Amino acid sequence: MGEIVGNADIDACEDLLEGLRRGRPAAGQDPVKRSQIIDGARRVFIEKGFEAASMNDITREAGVSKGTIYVYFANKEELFEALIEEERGTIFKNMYDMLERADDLRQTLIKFGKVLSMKITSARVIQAQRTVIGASDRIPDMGARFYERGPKRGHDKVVTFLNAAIERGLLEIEDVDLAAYQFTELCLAGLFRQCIFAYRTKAPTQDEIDHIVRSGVDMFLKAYGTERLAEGEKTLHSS
Amino acid sequence: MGEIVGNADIDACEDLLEGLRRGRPAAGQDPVKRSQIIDGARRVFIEKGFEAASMNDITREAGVSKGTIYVYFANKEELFEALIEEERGTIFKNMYDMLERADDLRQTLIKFGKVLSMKITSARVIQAQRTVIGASDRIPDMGARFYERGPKRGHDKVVTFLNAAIERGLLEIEDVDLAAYQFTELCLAGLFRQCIFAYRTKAPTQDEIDHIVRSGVDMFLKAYGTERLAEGEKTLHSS
Amino acid sequence: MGEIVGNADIDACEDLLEGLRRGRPAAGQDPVKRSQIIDGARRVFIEKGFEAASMNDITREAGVSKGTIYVYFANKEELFEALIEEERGTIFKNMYDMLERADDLRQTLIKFGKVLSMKITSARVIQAQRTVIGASDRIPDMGARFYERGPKRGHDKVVTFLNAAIERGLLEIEDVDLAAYQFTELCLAGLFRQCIFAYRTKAPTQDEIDHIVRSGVDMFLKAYGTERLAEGEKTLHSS
Amino acid sequence: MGEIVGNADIDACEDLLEGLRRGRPAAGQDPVKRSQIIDGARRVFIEKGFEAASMNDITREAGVSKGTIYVYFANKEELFEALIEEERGTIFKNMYDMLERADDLRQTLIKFGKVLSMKITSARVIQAQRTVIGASDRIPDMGARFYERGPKRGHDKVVTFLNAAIERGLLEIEDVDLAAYQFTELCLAGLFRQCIFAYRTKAPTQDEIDHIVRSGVDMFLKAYGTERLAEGEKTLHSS
DNA sequence: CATGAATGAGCCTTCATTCAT
DNA sequence: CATGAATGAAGGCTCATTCAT
Repeated sequence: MGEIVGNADIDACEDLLEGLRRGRPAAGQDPVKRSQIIDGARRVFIEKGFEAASMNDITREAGVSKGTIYVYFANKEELFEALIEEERGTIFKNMYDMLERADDLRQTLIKFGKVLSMKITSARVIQAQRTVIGASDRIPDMGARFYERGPKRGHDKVVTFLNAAIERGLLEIEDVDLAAYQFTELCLAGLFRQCIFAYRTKAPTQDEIDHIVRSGVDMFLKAYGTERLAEGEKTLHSS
Repeated sequence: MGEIVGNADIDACEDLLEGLRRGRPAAGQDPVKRSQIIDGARRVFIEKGFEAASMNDITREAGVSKGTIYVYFANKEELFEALIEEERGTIFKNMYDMLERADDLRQTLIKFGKVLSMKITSARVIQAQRTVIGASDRIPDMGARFYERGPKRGHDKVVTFLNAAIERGLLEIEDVDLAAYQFTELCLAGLFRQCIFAYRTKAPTQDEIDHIVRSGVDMFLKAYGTERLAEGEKTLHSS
Repeated sequence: MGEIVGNADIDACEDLLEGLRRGRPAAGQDPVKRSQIIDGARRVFIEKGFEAASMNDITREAGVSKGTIYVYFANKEELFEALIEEERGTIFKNMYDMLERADDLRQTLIKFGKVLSMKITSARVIQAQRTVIGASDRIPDMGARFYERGPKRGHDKVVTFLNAAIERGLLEIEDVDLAAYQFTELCLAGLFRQCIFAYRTKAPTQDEIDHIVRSGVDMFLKAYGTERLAEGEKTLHSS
Repeated sequence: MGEIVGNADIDACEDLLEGLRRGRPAAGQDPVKRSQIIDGARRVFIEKGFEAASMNDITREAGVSKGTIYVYFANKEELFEALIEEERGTIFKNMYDMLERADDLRQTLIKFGKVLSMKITSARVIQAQRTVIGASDRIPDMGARFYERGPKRGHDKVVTFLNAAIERGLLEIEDVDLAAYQFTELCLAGLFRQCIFAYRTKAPTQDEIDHIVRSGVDMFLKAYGTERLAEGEKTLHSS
């Protein structure tokens, strides 16, 4: 057959062809199309919930044919899970960055609390959470998986942060795990349930969040702050 | 078969049946039957969620015919709403009683906090809340209505309670509304989200709740308690 | 509740109601509707084969709604199997009656052979057999079941019949089972394969079958007939 | 990526590939590729039947692209027909060779009967026949064409053979056409229908076929053999 | 008035075929 | 000219709702 042609030549040739094929990715491999589908799916799933969303709706919204969706995702559930996974990634991405570099404790807590509160109560994130909760009857573990890889990881980072502050002598906490939950809840005081039940139809304003988070951090530090923290803060203020 | 039986006989027979059900209420008015339907619906909706529950399931579970259900409830959604309304009533019934008679502040807060936390995280109530949240894309305002008539009213009662305590000089709170939310959240620290996302598959234990509520009340009183409260508590303890 | 009413009365009353309910059979129990569905299914399945027949076609042909079909039959396969079962019953019903009362052996064989040959090569039966064969990739055992309860039973009856003739000293056969197959095949000589492959588009004529069966019976008796048979036949003719 | 590669390079590359396939035939004309497709199609069609076989399966099995298949065959049906045509050729090829050179009549019939019976009841051939029968509702005339060019031609050869034997004074047959069918059927006694309905799941054994064919040939010769045949056979045996 | 058999729109999914690359 | 990603009609089946009994 091709024995007269060196392998190197063939390889080179195939590379060439590969290059030329650019723009026709393998089935189920085109990341652009994948995104397109997930974007359509997001709009439909988030608006209608898992069950009420029909693959036809998604087809229409995504602008691809039904067959194509099924090349990229084995079925409705997998499409939904992929969407939720992506969503989870987006939501919690960078959320905990500021806990890495800790200067002033109170300011850090306030800044983090605001970001946390704002993200979690943003219209889109609330919708996503609602959808996950609603689908978890149908897809068991989906909610658990979401929580584990999202909120749980965040919680762990808060624990680590608090431990660092304890080490620095700024906090004195018996049950750090509980304290981390308390902190988070204080930052969300009332907001999460209001939003998730759609009692609030809009995300809270920046001012509301400011007010809530400040009050929450005050409370938290009054409860767990050491004298050294108080001194540090005085210094900080006087400076 | 039936042809040999005269009409008189049939009438007699029907009268008998009628008699057994003495005073048959107008269509869709019999509260017993209504309850029967809602009870069946509850079992099915709570177990399967709104979409997955079929009217046939409910029919079977309730022991009434499909036609009858449709006399009492215009459609699946209305039946679900009625169920949720009832459920809401049951859940929040008596929950705030102990806020009426306030003796020792700390003890009252702890007792109330425990009841609140236990109720809201109980398997059944979590399931109900999940179902409401899941269905709220389908039935707008359903979640809002649920929140408004349930958690919101409870919140208002807490506000009233706190105001009373302020009046008695036991607490000093700038933003009572916020404080009420903070209190509630501290009692639930972490639990609500864990349960609603099915990360926790079982309701928290009595001990867990004890621990969380105590810690939360401590924090709350450390933040908002007045000197008079402290004195009162000392007295209480010394006595 | 009804304790004041004797059980006898209630029973009587229910019987009455039952009588009145005549004409509204339970779901999936109305034999008329069942027949209606099977009749529609027959037309469609037989015309198009199992796969190509769509439930929509059957719906249309049977004049019932899709839902109704699924009340009577769990799925397409079960409907098909029910149809085939019925068809099998119809086909082989009474086919072997004349083997029961055996007078003149040759005449009996000829009469039976004709019936057999005519039935099996009739347009409708051929179609049914084709459909079964075509579906047996999808529904394993279906063909086997059909054969077992149809042709196989017939074969057994032929065996019994031949054994009786042997007992009467009319036949002498080493392998009766094989002889029974031989007899059947001789009666169908060429016809079955021609029909099943639709090489013949019409059923064979009466004359063709006459000719084939006579020739086959001659052959069969020449091979297996005893002297006593020959004598008996001479007598029969001379008389 | 590919932009940096000049057209000249690409052309060179393509020439290379072209060179490797020296003498590329016109579209849909390469017999090697055609065979490749049909081979893949055979495996799939025979295993799954016409409807259940998907063009994707065939694509995979044949190792060619879908587009290519559609260059060689207008659609699924035509591909199937081509396959069956080929299969038919293979099945009946050489089957009738031994009827050409006739020495001892009985031995020839036995040898031929065995080959016939074995071929027609072999798993593969039965599968093929089932597939044809199953598809013949879909593709009219397919079965007829198969029969005409396969079994029918075989039948004609048997007729010719029998006529030769008659000429040689070995047989005395009124209706040679019928006799040919009778002979064939006797060789298959019971087997064909058992196999085609999948009542038998395995091909008959060599011994079974031996037994059946011998018995069939006996019967056939007892019915149609002349005295000269009997003498000839005696001679044969005594020698 | 209760009943539950019947309805049929709509669901998710498959796959023969086309056509841009 | 081969390729295989994309298409979308059509498939089997479910279930909220209706209406004759």
